[in-house]
Amino acid sequence: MEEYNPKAIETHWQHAWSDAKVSDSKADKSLPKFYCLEMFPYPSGHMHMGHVRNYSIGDSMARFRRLMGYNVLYPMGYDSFGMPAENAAKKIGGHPHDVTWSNIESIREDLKRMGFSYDWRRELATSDKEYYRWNQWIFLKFHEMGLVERRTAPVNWCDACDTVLANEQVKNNRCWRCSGEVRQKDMAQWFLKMTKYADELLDDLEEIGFPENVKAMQRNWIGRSHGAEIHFPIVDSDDIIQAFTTRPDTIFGVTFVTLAPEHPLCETLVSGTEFESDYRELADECARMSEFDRINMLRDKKGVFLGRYATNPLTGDAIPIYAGNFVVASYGTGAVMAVPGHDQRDHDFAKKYDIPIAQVLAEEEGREPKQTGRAFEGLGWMVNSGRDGFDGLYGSEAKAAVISALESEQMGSGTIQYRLKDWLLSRQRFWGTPIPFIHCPQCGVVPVREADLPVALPLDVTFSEGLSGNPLASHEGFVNTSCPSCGTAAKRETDTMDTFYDSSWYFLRFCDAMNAEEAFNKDVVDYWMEGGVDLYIGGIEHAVMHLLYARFFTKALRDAGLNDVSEPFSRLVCQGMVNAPAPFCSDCNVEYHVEHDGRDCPTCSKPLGTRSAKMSKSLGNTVSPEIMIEKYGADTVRLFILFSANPEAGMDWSDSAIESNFKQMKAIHSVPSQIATLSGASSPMDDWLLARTRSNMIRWSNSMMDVSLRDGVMASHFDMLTDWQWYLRRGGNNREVAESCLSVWACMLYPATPHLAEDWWSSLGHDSMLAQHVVEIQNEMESDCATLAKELYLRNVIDTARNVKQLAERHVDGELEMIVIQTAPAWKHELVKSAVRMHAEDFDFKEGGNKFLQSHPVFQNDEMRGDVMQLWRNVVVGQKKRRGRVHTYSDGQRALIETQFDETVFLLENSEFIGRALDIGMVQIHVSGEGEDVAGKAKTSMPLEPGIAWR
RNA sequence: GCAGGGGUUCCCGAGUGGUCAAAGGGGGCGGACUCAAGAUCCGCUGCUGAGCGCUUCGCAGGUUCGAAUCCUGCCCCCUGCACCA
Repeated sequence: MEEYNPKAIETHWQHAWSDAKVSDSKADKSLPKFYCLEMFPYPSGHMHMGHVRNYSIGDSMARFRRLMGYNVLYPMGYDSFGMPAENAAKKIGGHPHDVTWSNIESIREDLKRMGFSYDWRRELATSDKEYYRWNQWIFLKFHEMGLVERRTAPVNWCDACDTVLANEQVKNNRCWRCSGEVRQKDMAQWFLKMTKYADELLDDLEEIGFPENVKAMQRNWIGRSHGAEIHFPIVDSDDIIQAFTTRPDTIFGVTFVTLAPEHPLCETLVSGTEFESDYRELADECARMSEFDRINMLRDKKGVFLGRYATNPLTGDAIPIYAGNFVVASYGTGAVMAVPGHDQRDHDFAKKYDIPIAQVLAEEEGREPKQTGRAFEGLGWMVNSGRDGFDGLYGSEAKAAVISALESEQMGSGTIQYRLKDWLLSRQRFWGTPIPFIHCPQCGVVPVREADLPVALPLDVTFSEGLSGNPLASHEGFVNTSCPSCGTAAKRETDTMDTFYDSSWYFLRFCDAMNAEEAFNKDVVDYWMEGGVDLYIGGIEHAVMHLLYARFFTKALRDAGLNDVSEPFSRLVCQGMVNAPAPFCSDCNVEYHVEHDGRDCPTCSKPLGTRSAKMSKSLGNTVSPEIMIEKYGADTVRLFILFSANPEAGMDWSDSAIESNFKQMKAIHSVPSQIATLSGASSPMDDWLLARTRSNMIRWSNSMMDVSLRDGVMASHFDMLTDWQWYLRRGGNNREVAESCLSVWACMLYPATPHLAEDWWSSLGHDSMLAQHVVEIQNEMESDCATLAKELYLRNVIDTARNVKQLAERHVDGELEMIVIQTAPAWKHELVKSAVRMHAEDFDFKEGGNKFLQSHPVFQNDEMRGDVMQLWRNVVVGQKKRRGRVHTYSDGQRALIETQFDETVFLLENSEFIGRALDIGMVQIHVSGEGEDVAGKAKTSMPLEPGIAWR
């Protein structure tokens, strides 16, 4: 047999596919389309295992859909703007452009070696002028639509990255990229008004196929809450405090108001008073708040009285005004109406500063509130409202009543608050898309003319270690220009765009990537994007940022008239982590670098165990895809990845598991050579093999349709092999049948391990390539059910016999010599057949079962009556845990019973095989009662369950 | 605290009311082949032992003729958000 040589097979077919342009596709309205997309990589050098997993999933799905006759769009590109290239350029003293391109070339090579079937004509890089010119063009469109705004605002500044960050890029007050501390800074910045789409972004989540956790994260991020804005006029002043609350039903329990220390009214109220110094202390403390302080602050809620009072708009009561360190300036209005009776945080605060606590909601209807010493935060029935028409109202009714009272008195209104902020997209960095605007001393900030696009990044910049800031700002050739409207000397904007901007529409560009005239043609996009990208695969880390931005872009571009699509991704699959073992101390609950393998815990000195942990440089537990491909070939790596876990699940790398998948591949590879030895004689096994193939294929295609790739490869790469081996073992010997089975099987092997499948296909003598083949899913034949059931019957008999064998050995003196199989007698078959038929007609066995039985001829024989009763019971009622057989027979078993399958004949035909399988010299088969009854097994025989004994 | 997802046999993992002592894989054990190793193939892998029965799917209850599966409460793990009013 020829040795499995993956490298030779793989390179050969990769060239063949490329020559035949099998992955090129174009919009064609007469064909059903499938747009398969993976989150494109940041070209950081080499492909890592996470990429391999991501793209192995995508390529299998793309190939599967092509095989099913879909017009598949499957593109690849590079998200190539961004800081790492800039930092690398600084280190080696070059230009980010050069760094980026050499990285892209390396990644492209890796992708090709894996055999991913991209339409390479569509390859794009976002740092390419031909791409980012459209970023700028779209930006001008957005500007026309009023979605762009430049304004001075407090922004998140990362010193380490030397730039501002979007809200989405700040986590726990730290930078998402470098984990450096983020501080607030007032700066003029560019914003995209994403908040205009807040409602649509939230509501449309219901419609799309995102995983629940991703939807939850987006909902959370958008953070829509319904409530009211309530005016609290300040006593002896014209100023009014606007407070946002989600609980207007607690308005009568407001006993103080708390402002964020940054709230402008604080300053007004305290300045020049005795309260000023305490306030300043608090405000200063909050201003220099570091993350460390924030954590402490969670336990330490502080506030200061500002010396003034406000009026509760519905009661007229004067209530004190405080500034509190726990009030967030940027959420709502930065002012909170405090209800210590019904908010635990306010409750704690009131106790600390000795402020009255009023209870205005009762837990139970018609009762007084309970005295629990805690705030009751649930919905309740209004009490103690001090105004007519409120007491007794509950929940949303109570809220509505308060809101309408406020509105009629013009003291507030129902409002909706969002947590979502506008997208701050300007960055003070070089390696990004220049924002196409010009600062003119005469005309102000003016957009670059469309005809003047692109505003290109200069290549004559040299980066060096010491360089800080944005070199664009000091690049005379770039900065100096003239105003597009008045022509006077003017300066270019030197901020560039957040790189998330680039990836917010790349999926649209892919549809029409070679278009030099426009960003994309609307018709082409509407074809490929109808219903959205059909399958989008990528990491969960983009659940909020990228996926939200892309959704926003799609909607905004739709409103610009550029497409008819509202949601970019119809089905999102977030592939799980790739894990590998890492040293781990269970006592300290800490993972260590692999160099600690086999040593003791550096902290507690106990021996380290291992645990599966995300592959990372910091733990050193990464596995290089290149080495694995070199060792096992791309197909084995792909099979291993798909087989070890379903796409969404976490996956553990295991050397022994990939080794065993390699064995599996070798075994599969050897199959075609086995058919050469077949003689061509037919046997009953031929029908069985074809029936199994059909049934596996149906299961396989259903799984693949559902992106359950693990189940898919289980059918194609494991069960099919098992069945093939069983066919041979059972004496299958028909070459023609085998070839027909193998042709179908090759199709099933193709999506996950395309090279091997293609090789196999050609060795079967097909002229065309599998890559251009469309397969038809064969329907099951009516007879399949019984064909499969017969073989299953044989396996059951053998399994049972084997089971009993061990026991028999203890009961029989000396060696076992023979097996005696006693099939059920005719009357049992007959009775069971009747029962099955009656069950199919919904016969009520409880009601009429006994009557039927008593009128049956076999029942008239007194000696048999006991056996008859027992069989009947087993068949229609069951005992204890086991239900009656009529309820539990499989379709196949039912078919065998109804067609009066002759077990005795079938077993006799296969007696030689039974003997071999059970390793016994003699096999005796007879109908119960027609031969010697060994071990009293004749009685126990049932249809499809013969009595089995040894002697 | 809020939200989302989980807890199945030595391990990974399938399983959404009865054909479930529970697929598949890994690991382990045994057998065949072999001078031997490897590869390959076959079998075993909860207790019991002529198919019964018994115990088992995080813990405790409940519904049901029947529960890994449905309901209630609790415990634990992961992920995300979080002084959000």
